[in-house]
Amino acid sequence: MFESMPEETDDGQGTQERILKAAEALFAERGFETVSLRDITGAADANVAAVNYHFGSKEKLIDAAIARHATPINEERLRLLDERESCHGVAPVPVNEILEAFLSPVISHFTSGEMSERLFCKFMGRLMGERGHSLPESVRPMFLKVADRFSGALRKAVPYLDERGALWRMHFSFGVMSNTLIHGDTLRAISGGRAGHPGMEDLFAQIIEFCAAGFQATPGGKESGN
Amino acid sequence: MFESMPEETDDGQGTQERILKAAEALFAERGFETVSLRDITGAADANVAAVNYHFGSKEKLIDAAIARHATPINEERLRLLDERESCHGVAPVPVNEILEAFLSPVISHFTSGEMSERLFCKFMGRLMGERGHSLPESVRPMFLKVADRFSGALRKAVPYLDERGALWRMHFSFGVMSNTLIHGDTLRAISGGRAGHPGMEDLFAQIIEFCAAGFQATPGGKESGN
DNA sequence: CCTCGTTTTAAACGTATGTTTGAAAGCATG
DNA sequence: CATGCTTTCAAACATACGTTTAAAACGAGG
Repeated sequence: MFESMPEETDDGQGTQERILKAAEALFAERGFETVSLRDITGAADANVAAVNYHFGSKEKLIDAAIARHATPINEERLRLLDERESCHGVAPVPVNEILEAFLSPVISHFTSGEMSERLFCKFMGRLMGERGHSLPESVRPMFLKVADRFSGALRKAVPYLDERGALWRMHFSFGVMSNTLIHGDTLRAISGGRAGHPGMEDLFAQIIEFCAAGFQATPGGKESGN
Repeated sequence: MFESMPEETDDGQGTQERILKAAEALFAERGFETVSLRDITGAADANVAAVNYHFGSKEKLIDAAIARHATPINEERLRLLDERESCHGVAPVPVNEILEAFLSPVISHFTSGEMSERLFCKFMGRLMGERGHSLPESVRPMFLKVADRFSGALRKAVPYLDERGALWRMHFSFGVMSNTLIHGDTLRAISGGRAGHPGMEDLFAQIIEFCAAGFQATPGGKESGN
């Protein structure tokens, strides 16, 4: 009567889950387009046809992998922003707290996953780098909502900025985040150790420091320093 | 006696040049890996085999397209930085001038090209986004030299930063630049006009404003604003 | 006109891609 | 055991890729 409970085969989990995890790791490492189904099923000890059986197509596999992580992270982003806003009442939420509400769910949702921290961050970085119509339909509305809510909060936090300025600076901040998530380990490597090996929490703090200062720069005016 | 002067056929230029330009435009639009030789030769009205005849392989075509633009731009970056440094004597060059020396050659070298401004910026953005070992051998030493010279200048400009902090903030700045060059038109589109349609010079000024402020943020301290 | 080096071309090479197929294997239920 | 459904699997599908080949077209010099 119970329809299909195939879980727990020889491995610790069903084929569908194994494929999803292998795909996520490979997507994180090499990007969504460059990974082939045979790479994925090879790493997942599954048959090539299993992808189309369980997911329908490669595109839907990508969608599933994205939605699985993007949805809870975006939900927590909205939750954290709500929390900060209700905490400050009518006063605007400080920029660094807004940025932290956006970035920190990437860390807090890593521990509950199975990917390595490095891969999970790369995965989220690639996601953050994709914009507009390249995102799957299933997560686009939520991304737009997140963008709207955060841009509103940032406008309140920096009222001397016009809407265009705020949108662009938000875009700049997303660039810092996605680029560092994806290529952060490359800098560690090519700097020959001179960049140190900061953990993700350290790195996130530095990103927030940098973006918060950039966001609050006086428009049109020269900087204060020298 | 003169060996080979095939230029000026039915079109305005030789096959080799036509292929190079078509490739550059397609690389800018869709990235280096996603474009096929048949896409390129189709757009260039040339035969598929022409690429391997004139360039040897697809990889060498990519190298040629990159080197053709990266080399003069990196040379002008170094020239501009030299100029600013000799202008300020022993005093450090201000951060915004350093960033401008890095970014402005992308604009000044566009006018002499044949691509549209939008495509040229995307092309350079993709180049700036590639790091480490994914750059062709022919331009890697020059990129490393540019990175070294600019990181040195930035360290002098912000002496209260340690080397790691400076490297990471430089990395952040590159992220802003490459990401905006590649995805700037996407923001214009998905914002429904609310982001305005700033020209590249406007945009570059905003990028420099943002990054200069981020670079000079007080490490570890809270921001002054609000 | 013929020759020789350069360039272009159509066709084929081998390999890889995403997807489909049809049969075999599993597995709970009757 | 037999049934019916889900899941796996090897094999083939059609298409696309980068590259190679060998012949044709071209163009200047003798």
